[in-house]
Amino acid sequence: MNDKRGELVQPDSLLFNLCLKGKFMDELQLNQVQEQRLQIINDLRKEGFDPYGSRYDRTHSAMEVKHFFEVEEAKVEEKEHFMTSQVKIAGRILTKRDQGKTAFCHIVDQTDKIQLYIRKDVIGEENFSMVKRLYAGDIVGAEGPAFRTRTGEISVRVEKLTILSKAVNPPPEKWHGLTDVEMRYRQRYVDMIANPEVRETFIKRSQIIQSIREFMTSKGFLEVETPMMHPVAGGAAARPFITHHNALDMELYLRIAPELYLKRLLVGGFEKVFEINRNFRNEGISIKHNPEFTMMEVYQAYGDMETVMQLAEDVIVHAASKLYPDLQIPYEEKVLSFKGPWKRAYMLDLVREATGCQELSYSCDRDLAAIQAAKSGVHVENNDSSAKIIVKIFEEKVEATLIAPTFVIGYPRETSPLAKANARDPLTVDRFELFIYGREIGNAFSELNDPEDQRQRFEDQLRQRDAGDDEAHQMDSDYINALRYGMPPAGGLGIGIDRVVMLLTNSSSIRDVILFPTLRKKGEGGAKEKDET
RNA sequence: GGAGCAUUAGCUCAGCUGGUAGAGCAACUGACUCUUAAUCAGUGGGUCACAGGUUCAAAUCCUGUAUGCUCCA
Repeated sequence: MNDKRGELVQPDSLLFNLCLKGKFMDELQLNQVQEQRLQIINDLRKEGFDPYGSRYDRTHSAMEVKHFFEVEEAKVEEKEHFMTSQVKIAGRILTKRDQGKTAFCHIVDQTDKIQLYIRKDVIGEENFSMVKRLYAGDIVGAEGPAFRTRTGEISVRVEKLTILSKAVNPPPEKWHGLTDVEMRYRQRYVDMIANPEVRETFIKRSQIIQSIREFMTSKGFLEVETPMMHPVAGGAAARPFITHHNALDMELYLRIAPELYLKRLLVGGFEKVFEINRNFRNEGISIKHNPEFTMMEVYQAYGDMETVMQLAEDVIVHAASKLYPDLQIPYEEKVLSFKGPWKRAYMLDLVREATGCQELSYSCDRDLAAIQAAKSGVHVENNDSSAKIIVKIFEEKVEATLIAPTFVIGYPRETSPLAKANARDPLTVDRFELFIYGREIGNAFSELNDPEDQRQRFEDQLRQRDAGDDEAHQMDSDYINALRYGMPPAGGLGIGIDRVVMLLTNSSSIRDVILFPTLRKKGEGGAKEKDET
């Protein structure tokens, strides 16, 4: 739509008037400032200036100009009126200070901001008249030597100025920036212009993912990509999004986890694989949930839960140390220490401690568990087993208290249908979840590789599905078939990348680490009826 | 799914117990050849989220809707 904008908004064009009656006009209706700016754009065009320039080959970034100047300045004796050779830079105008026959403005590029000093006697009358009609938000290219102003600021003395893009929309207010959260998420591009720290966060996000990827690769893991569209949504307890393939006329599910495909690769002979990509879960939105989120899953053949527990700690510490070498991570009002070795705790011990009831176990009397749940104010369903009740008490009463990095182990078999049973205690599985700041960051287990056991687990899940649990796993018969060819024993691990990024960027909402978080469609409102009259 | 809070100029926000809609920044006009939140003088800019209701009178009170935020399930 952008390329049409120029046409649509001509204030007196036929198209504009037609669109006035159209239903999109609400959003494209111009305010006074926008109309004035369009007028200026038209005027400049008539005067021979191109308001939307093309390719501009810069010699330096803003940061490089400052470096360049300092290096060159150091070489000369007489620093008073020193100027470098020509530099060519480009960026968005941040602020502008007109002052009669001169003007100062700051432009910003991805690296830094830098001041331009523009004189009428240098660029000529016509160009200076154009400069007077530049404003914050416009993108320009500037050419000239770098120098120091009287106040010592490294600036560019502009000899040639090129308009690269005239803004129609004014940028947000310069002191307070953009604070309207809705607009920040919906129009992230404005948020990024107004709030530089937003760009910082996403640069860090990229660096974190980069360092995780490097770490995994350096340990001999192969990065792979498995399907996002699954005929059977498996690998996690969650409700999927459903889509439809027209040519094949079949339902497909956006994946809730890559797990079952990655383990098929172990069957096929890859021994260390990982995937970093999006999963989709059809669930509510909160400060720590976005319907699409990024997860890393890792599988290591011939390993087990212990193997990937060490890996989980190592990879997160590795990523954290790039930003916080001392591993002291400031988050909200606390400072989290990521120094290892991280704590381990049995789920049952934690729940016993929280309830004060030592008799609780996964095989204890259901009534006992239900009473403890009621005492803790935890709601349970009639058909919940004691194991499931204990998990619920854990989730509601214990999770939030696990602030320092903690591996929780000893999960009941019933809620972990893809994990291998513990050799000594067959009621539990070899699984851990990693909690930091009360949030689940990772989930891992010794992978179940017995096809018959797996088939029975799926059948158990189907029974839970029939009983109304729409998050229970579906049967994936091809996966069983794969296991029947023999899958090596393996450790598998999933890490919630968005949540790690939240911790390492001190972001309190997952929406602050996802560029375009999922939001509701904006309503049409009731303005339409008025148009008809 | 439930509850609370929010929605006023392009942006950030005032607007008390109902009585003609306000400020700062941004914009426009003018002055100014080292400013940096430039300054000085002047000007324009509003469907008070939307739809109903109460009232002589609603940004303000009531109901519903939309969107967002927070908390809970």
